[in-house]
Amino acid sequence: MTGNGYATASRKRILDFLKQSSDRTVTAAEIGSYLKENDSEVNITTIYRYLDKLEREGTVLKYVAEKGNQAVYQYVEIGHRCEEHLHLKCMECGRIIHLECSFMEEIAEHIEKDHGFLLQCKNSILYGTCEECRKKKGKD
Amino acid sequence: MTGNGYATASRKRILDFLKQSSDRTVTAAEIGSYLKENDSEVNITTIYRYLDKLEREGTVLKYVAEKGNQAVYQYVEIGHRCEEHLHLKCMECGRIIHLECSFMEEIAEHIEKDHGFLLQCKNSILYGTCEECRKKKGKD
DNA sequence: ATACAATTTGCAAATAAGTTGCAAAAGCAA
DNA sequence: TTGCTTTTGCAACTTATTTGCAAATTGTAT
Repeated sequence: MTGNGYATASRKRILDFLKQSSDRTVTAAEIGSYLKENDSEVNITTIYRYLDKLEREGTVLKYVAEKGNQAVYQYVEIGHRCEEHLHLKCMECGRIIHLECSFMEEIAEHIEKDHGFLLQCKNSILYGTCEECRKKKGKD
Repeated sequence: MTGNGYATASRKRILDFLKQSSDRTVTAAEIGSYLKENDSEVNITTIYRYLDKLEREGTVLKYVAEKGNQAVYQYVEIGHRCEEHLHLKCMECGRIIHLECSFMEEIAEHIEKDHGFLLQCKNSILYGTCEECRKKKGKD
């Protein structure tokens, strides 16, 4: 929104990778190894700094320490109002499902009315197993 | 359930503190400084090791990296089936609210029926602001 | 293009949470 | 008490992330 700094080749590559992985979360280290294997290497410090920037701008969501002890980041599709809905994260494959349905409102409403609690969706994740991964295994 | 090891003074103190803080989450470091200030000091390594044990036994829930980058732990009251309901955590005061109500079933059911996602409540936390903290501030 | 200012980058070093190996200390059972 | 098992504390290690700083890159006005 506000001026977002210099456009550099490194930043473009990082952002491209985030965009093409927008259905899941990635770690800073994953971004680093992807870039090393493909285009050209970008220093991990640079990746962290850019991710911080993107998070402050609202371009990515950051979830602290999950995989091992690494923070994970996810690109937010333009138009997705991720602050307004919860996210389901598959513990098997890492996929993120946006809970963008009318039921979401009911959840928030119930939590406010019955528990006096004002939900903040940002950083709230529900863990579990997605449909495809359940099928792969032996269901339930 | 299974034999749970030797009873030591350190472990008793750690567990006591966890119990008296069961309405919120605490970090290993908090336990450490509490014990140092009060009874007697317990080495931080010992605290970590005992927390791991308690988590494996299901006596405490562990949520990874929140405060700064510290994991937080919470004593599970006997009888609370914390694996079956979600938890609301107040970002202001740290209080944990157990979502033990009939609506919880509706949430899990909706998520399974409409999104094919099998919810795992363990480690899933919803963040927000609790009633009391909302009152303290200027509401909403 | 050129020059200058502001931003970004990479490197090395620092932080900080959590873990591990190991020998000493404590608990337990006979 | 004896002997065996578990627990503890310490020091060293690991690993993700951060920070300082000088060099490189980008944007902009000329």
